[in-house]
Amino acid sequence: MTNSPSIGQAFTALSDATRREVFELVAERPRAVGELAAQVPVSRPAVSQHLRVLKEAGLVEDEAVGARRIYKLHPEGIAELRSYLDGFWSRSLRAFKAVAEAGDKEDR
Amino acid sequence: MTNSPSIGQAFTALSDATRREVFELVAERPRAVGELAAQVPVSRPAVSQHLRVLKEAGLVEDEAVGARRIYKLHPEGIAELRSYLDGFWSRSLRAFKAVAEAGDKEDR
DNA sequence: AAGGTGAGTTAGTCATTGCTTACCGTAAGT
DNA sequence: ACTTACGGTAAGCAATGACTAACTCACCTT
Repeated sequence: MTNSPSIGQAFTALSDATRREVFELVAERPRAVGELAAQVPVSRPAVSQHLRVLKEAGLVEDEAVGARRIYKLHPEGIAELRSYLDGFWSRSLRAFKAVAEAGDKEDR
Repeated sequence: MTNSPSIGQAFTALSDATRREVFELVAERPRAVGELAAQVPVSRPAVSQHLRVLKEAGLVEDEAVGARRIYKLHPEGIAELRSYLDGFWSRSLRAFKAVAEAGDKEDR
Protein backbone atom coordinates (compact mmCIF):
# COMPACT_ATOMS: atom_id res chain seq x y z
CA MET A 1 0.00 0.00 0.00
CA THR A 2 2.76 2.40 -0.69
CA ASN A 3 1.48 4.87 -3.20
CA SER A 4 -0.90 2.49 -4.82
CA PRO A 5 -1.41 4.02 -8.23
CA SER A 6 -4.78 3.50 -9.79
CA ILE A 7 -5.06 0.82 -12.39
CA GLY A 8 -6.29 3.47 -14.79
CA GLN A 9 -3.03 5.34 -14.55
CA ALA A 10 -1.14 2.23 -15.57
CA PHE A 11 -3.38 1.61 -18.57
CA THR A 12 -3.17 5.23 -19.57
CA ALA A 13 0.60 5.19 -19.22
CA LEU A 14 0.91 2.17 -21.49
CA SER A 15 -1.67 3.29 -24.02
CA ASP A 16 0.68 5.73 -25.74
CA ALA A 17 2.97 4.18 -28.35
CA THR A 18 5.97 6.39 -27.64
CA ARG A 19 5.60 5.78 -23.94
CA ARG A 20 5.46 2.03 -24.44
CA GLU A 21 8.64 2.30 -26.46
CA VAL A 22 10.35 4.25 -23.70
CA PHE A 23 9.12 1.73 -21.18
CA GLU A 24 10.48 -1.18 -23.18
CA LEU A 25 13.85 0.50 -23.52
CA VAL A 26 13.98 1.01 -19.78
CA ALA A 27 12.95 -2.63 -19.35
CA GLU A 28 15.93 -3.81 -21.40
CA ARG A 29 18.31 -2.07 -19.07
CA PRO A 30 18.41 1.08 -16.93
CA ARG A 31 19.09 4.20 -18.95
CA ALA A 32 19.57 7.94 -18.60
CA VAL A 33 17.06 10.35 -20.07
CA GLY A 34 19.34 11.57 -22.83
CA GLU A 35 20.08 8.03 -23.89
CA LEU A 36 16.37 7.28 -24.11
CA ALA A 37 15.70 10.46 -26.08
CA ALA A 38 18.34 9.39 -28.61
CA GLN A 39 16.46 6.14 -29.33
CA VAL A 40 13.09 7.70 -29.81
CA PRO A 41 11.79 10.19 -32.41
CA VAL A 42 10.82 12.90 -29.92
CA SER A 43 12.69 15.57 -28.01
CA ARG A 44 14.29 15.10 -24.61
CA PRO A 45 11.66 17.14 -22.74
CA ALA A 46 8.99 14.95 -24.27
CA VAL A 47 10.78 11.88 -22.96
CA SER A 48 11.02 13.57 -19.58
CA GLN A 49 7.25 14.01 -19.56
CA HIS A 50 6.66 10.42 -20.59
CA LEU A 51 8.94 9.25 -17.81
CA ARG A 52 6.99 11.28 -15.31
CA VAL A 53 3.75 9.59 -16.38
CA LEU A 54 5.38 6.15 -16.16
CA LYS A 55 6.80 7.00 -12.77
CA GLU A 56 3.46 8.24 -11.41
CA ALA A 57 1.89 5.02 -12.64
CA GLY A 58 4.43 3.10 -10.54
CA LEU A 59 6.03 1.43 -13.55
CA VAL A 60 9.51 2.95 -13.36
CA GLU A 61 11.68 4.63 -10.76
CA ASP A 62 14.63 6.96 -11.06
CA GLU A 63 17.92 7.46 -9.30
CA ALA A 64 20.24 10.45 -9.44
CA VAL A 65 23.77 9.58 -10.50
CA GLY A 66 25.81 12.74 -10.68
CA ALA A 67 24.11 15.09 -13.09
CA ARG A 68 22.25 12.23 -14.76
CA ARG A 69 19.08 10.47 -13.76
CA ILE A 70 18.99 6.74 -14.39
CA TYR A 71 15.53 5.25 -14.95
CA LYS A 72 14.83 1.60 -14.30
CA LEU A 73 11.86 -0.65 -13.81
CA HIS A 74 9.89 -0.50 -10.59
CA PRO A 75 9.24 -4.22 -10.15
CA GLU A 76 6.84 -3.82 -7.24
CA GLY A 77 4.50 -1.61 -9.22
CA ILE A 78 4.74 -3.94 -12.17
CA ALA A 79 3.99 -6.96 -10.01
CA GLU A 80 1.01 -5.14 -8.58
CA LEU A 81 -0.41 -4.37 -12.01
CA ARG A 82 0.32 -7.88 -13.13
CA SER A 83 -1.55 -9.49 -10.27
CA TYR A 84 -4.46 -7.10 -10.72
CA LEU A 85 -4.68 -8.11 -14.36
CA ASP A 86 -4.48 -11.79 -13.51
CA GLY A 87 -7.45 -11.39 -11.21
CA PHE A 88 -9.24 -9.32 -13.77
CA TRP A 89 -8.85 -11.88 -16.56
CA SER A 90 -9.79 -14.78 -14.31
CA ARG A 91 -12.89 -13.07 -13.04
CA SER A 92 -13.97 -12.08 -16.52
CA LEU A 93 -13.42 -15.46 -18.08
CA ARG A 94 -15.01 -17.27 -15.17
CA ALA A 95 -18.13 -15.16 -15.56
CA PHE A 96 -18.04 -15.78 -19.27
CA LYS A 97 -17.93 -19.52 -18.82
CA ALA A 98 -20.69 -19.45 -16.24
CA VAL A 99 -22.93 -17.69 -18.75
CA ALA A 100 -21.92 -20.06 -21.53
CA GLU A 101 -22.85 -23.08 -19.44
CA ALA A 102 -26.14 -21.54 -18.36
CA GLY A 103 -26.82 -20.93 -22.05
CA ASP A 104 -26.13 -24.60 -22.84
CA LYS A 105 -28.60 -25.63 -20.23
CA GLU A 106 -31.32 -23.46 -21.69
CA ASP A 107 -30.59 -24.64 -25.19
CA ARG A 108 -31.14 -28.27 -24.31
CA MET B 1 10.62 -6.30 -31.54
CA THR B 2 8.07 -3.90 -30.40
CA ASN B 3 4.43 -4.52 -30.11
CA SER B 4 2.03 -6.69 -31.91
CA PRO B 5 -0.26 -3.95 -33.23
CA SER B 6 -3.31 -4.96 -31.26
CA ILE B 7 -1.61 -4.64 -27.89
CA GLY B 8 -1.62 -0.89 -28.14
CA GLN B 9 -5.28 -0.97 -29.09
CA ALA B 10 -6.06 -3.06 -26.04
CA PHE B 11 -4.25 -0.69 -23.71
CA THR B 12 -5.94 2.28 -25.32
CA ALA B 13 -9.31 0.58 -25.03
CA LEU B 14 -8.85 -0.10 -21.34
CA SER B 15 -7.30 3.27 -20.49
CA ASP B 16 -10.65 5.06 -20.46
CA ALA B 17 -12.61 4.78 -17.21
CA THR B 18 -16.05 4.70 -18.83
CA ARG B 19 -14.87 2.07 -21.27
CA ARG B 20 -13.47 -0.10 -18.50
CA GLU B 21 -16.84 0.18 -16.78
CA VAL B 22 -18.65 -0.91 -19.93
CA PHE B 23 -16.20 -3.75 -20.35
CA GLU B 24 -16.74 -4.97 -16.80
CA LEU B 25 -20.50 -4.86 -17.25
CA VAL B 26 -20.16 -6.95 -20.38
CA ALA B 27 -17.85 -9.27 -18.46
CA GLU B 28 -20.51 -9.90 -15.80
CA ARG B 29 -22.91 -11.10 -18.41
CA PRO B 30 -23.77 -10.41 -22.05
CA ARG B 31 -25.86 -7.29 -22.47
CA ALA B 32 -27.59 -5.19 -25.10
CA VAL B 33 -26.40 -1.67 -25.88
CA GLY B 34 -29.38 0.05 -24.30
CA GLU B 35 -28.98 -1.92 -21.13
CA LEU B 36 -25.35 -0.89 -20.91
CA ALA B 37 -26.20 2.74 -21.55
CA ALA B 38 -28.66 2.65 -18.66
CA GLN B 39 -25.89 1.62 -16.24
CA VAL B 40 -23.43 4.26 -17.27
CA PRO B 41 -23.55 8.06 -17.03
CA VAL B 42 -23.21 8.70 -20.77
CA SER B 43 -25.57 8.57 -23.72
CA ARG B 44 -26.33 5.52 -25.80
CA PRO B 45 -24.32 6.67 -28.84
CA ALA B 46 -21.34 7.21 -26.56
CA VAL B 47 -21.67 3.62 -25.37
CA SER B 48 -21.93 2.53 -28.99
CA GLN B 49 -18.62 4.21 -29.73
CA HIS B 50 -16.97 2.67 -26.69
CA LEU B 51 -18.19 -0.74 -27.77
CA ARG B 52 -16.69 -0.24 -31.18
CA VAL B 53 -13.29 0.54 -29.64
CA LEU B 54 -13.52 -2.52 -27.40
CA LYS B 55 -14.53 -4.65 -30.35
CA GLU B 56 -11.69 -3.43 -32.54
CA ALA B 57 -9.31 -4.22 -29.70
CA GLY B 58 -10.59 -7.80 -29.76
CA LEU B 59 -11.95 -7.62 -26.22
CA VAL B 60 -15.67 -8.03 -26.97
CA GLU B 61 -17.82 -9.38 -29.75
CA ASP B 62 -21.42 -8.75 -30.70
CA GLU B 63 -24.28 -10.81 -31.96
CA ALA B 64 -27.51 -9.61 -33.53
CA VAL B 65 -30.60 -10.88 -31.75
CA GLY B 66 -33.65 -9.45 -33.41
CA ALA B 67 -33.40 -5.70 -33.34
CA ARG B 68 -30.94 -5.80 -30.46
CA ARG B 69 -27.21 -6.38 -30.44
CA ILE B 70 -25.89 -8.43 -27.56
CA TYR B 71 -22.31 -7.76 -26.57
CA LYS B 72 -20.22 -10.34 -24.77
CA LEU B 73 -16.59 -11.03 -24.04
CA HIS B 74 -14.31 -12.24 -26.78
CA PRO B 75 -12.30 -14.77 -24.78
CA GLU B 76 -9.78 -15.52 -27.52
CA GLY B 77 -8.74 -11.88 -27.79
CA ILE B 78 -8.54 -11.62 -24.03
CA ALA B 79 -6.44 -14.77 -23.77
CA GLU B 80 -4.13 -13.41 -26.47
CA LEU B 81 -3.61 -10.16 -24.60
CA ARG B 82 -3.15 -12.01 -21.38
CA SER B 83 -0.44 -14.28 -22.70
CA TYR B 84 1.31 -11.38 -24.38
CA LEU B 85 1.37 -9.53 -21.09
CA ASP B 86 2.61 -12.57 -19.20
CA GLY B 87 5.52 -12.84 -21.59
CA PHE B 88 6.15 -9.15 -21.38
CA TRP B 89 6.27 -9.05 -17.59
CA SER B 90 8.51 -12.11 -17.43
CA ARG B 91 10.95 -10.73 -19.98
CA SER B 92 11.06 -7.36 -18.26
CA LEU B 93 11.56 -8.70 -14.77
CA ARG B 94 14.15 -11.20 -15.97
CA ALA B 95 16.13 -8.38 -17.57
CA PHE B 96 15.73 -6.37 -14.42
CA LYS B 97 17.15 -9.12 -12.27
CA ALA B 98 20.02 -9.73 -14.65
CA VAL B 99 21.02 -6.10 -14.35
CA ALA B 100 20.65 -6.18 -10.58
CA GLU B 101 22.96 -9.17 -10.32
CA ALA B 102 25.52 -7.64 -12.66
CA GLY B 103 25.45 -4.57 -10.46
CA ASP B 104 26.11 -6.68 -7.38
CA LYS B 105 29.13 -8.17 -9.06
CA GLU B 106 30.57 -4.77 -9.91
CA ASP B 107 29.94 -3.45 -6.43
CA ARG B 108 32.06 -6.07 -4.74
C1' DA C 1 34.70 30.60 -10.32
C1' DA C 2 33.20 29.69 -15.04
C1' DG C 3 31.64 27.12 -18.71
C1' DG C 4 29.46 22.95 -20.16
C1' DT C 5 26.36 19.16 -19.76
C1' DG C 6 22.17 16.72 -18.14
C1' DA C 7 17.52 17.05 -16.90
C1' DG C 8 12.94 18.98 -15.06
C1' DT C 9 9.44 22.84 -15.85
C1' DT C 10 6.59 26.24 -18.32
C1' DA C 11 3.96 28.17 -22.05
C1' DG C 12 1.81 27.65 -26.11
C1' DT C 13 0.30 24.94 -30.32
C1' DC C 14 -2.01 21.36 -32.70
C1' DA C 15 -4.21 16.84 -32.97
C1' DT C 16 -6.98 13.48 -30.63
C1' DT C 17 -10.90 12.00 -28.32
C1' DG C 18 -15.02 11.59 -25.61
C1' DC C 19 -19.41 13.49 -25.56
C1' DT C 20 -24.00 15.20 -27.30
C1' DT C 21 -27.73 16.03 -30.62
C1' DA C 22 -29.69 14.83 -34.81
C1' DC C 23 -30.38 11.57 -38.30
C1' DC C 24 -30.88 7.03 -40.74
C1' DG C 25 -31.47 1.99 -41.38
C1' DT C 26 -33.36 -2.32 -39.72
C1' DA C 27 -36.32 -5.47 -37.11
C1' DA C 28 -40.75 -6.52 -34.91
C1' DG C 29 -45.52 -5.75 -33.51
C1' DT C 30 -50.19 -4.21 -34.65
C1' DA D 1 -47.96 -0.76 -44.59
C1' DC D 2 -47.33 2.09 -40.36
C1' DT D 3 -45.24 2.71 -36.24
C1' DT D 4 -42.31 1.92 -32.51
C1' DA D 5 -37.95 0.15 -30.49
C1' DC D 6 -33.01 -0.55 -31.04
C1' DG D 7 -28.66 0.82 -32.39
C1' DG D 8 -25.00 2.56 -35.59
C1' DT D 9 -23.30 6.96 -37.97
C1' DA D 10 -22.38 12.10 -38.73
C1' DA D 11 -21.34 16.61 -37.36
C1' DG D 12 -19.77 19.66 -34.07
C1' DC D 13 -17.80 21.05 -29.59
C1' DA D 14 -14.99 21.11 -25.44
C1' DA D 15 -11.42 18.96 -22.97
C1' DT D 16 -7.35 16.32 -22.85
C1' DG D 17 -2.78 15.39 -24.19
C1' DA D 18 1.55 14.97 -26.90
C1' DC D 19 4.89 17.82 -28.58
C1' DT D 20 8.48 21.75 -29.12
C1' DA D 21 11.12 25.80 -27.76
C1' DA D 22 12.84 28.46 -24.15
C1' DC D 23 14.08 28.79 -19.46
C1' DT D 24 16.13 27.41 -15.03
C1' DC D 25 18.56 24.68 -11.81
C1' DA D 26 22.08 21.18 -10.41
C1' DC D 27 26.31 18.86 -10.99
C1' DC D 28 30.75 18.19 -12.85
C1' DT D 29 34.70 19.53 -14.95
C1' DT D 30 39.04 22.59 -15.39
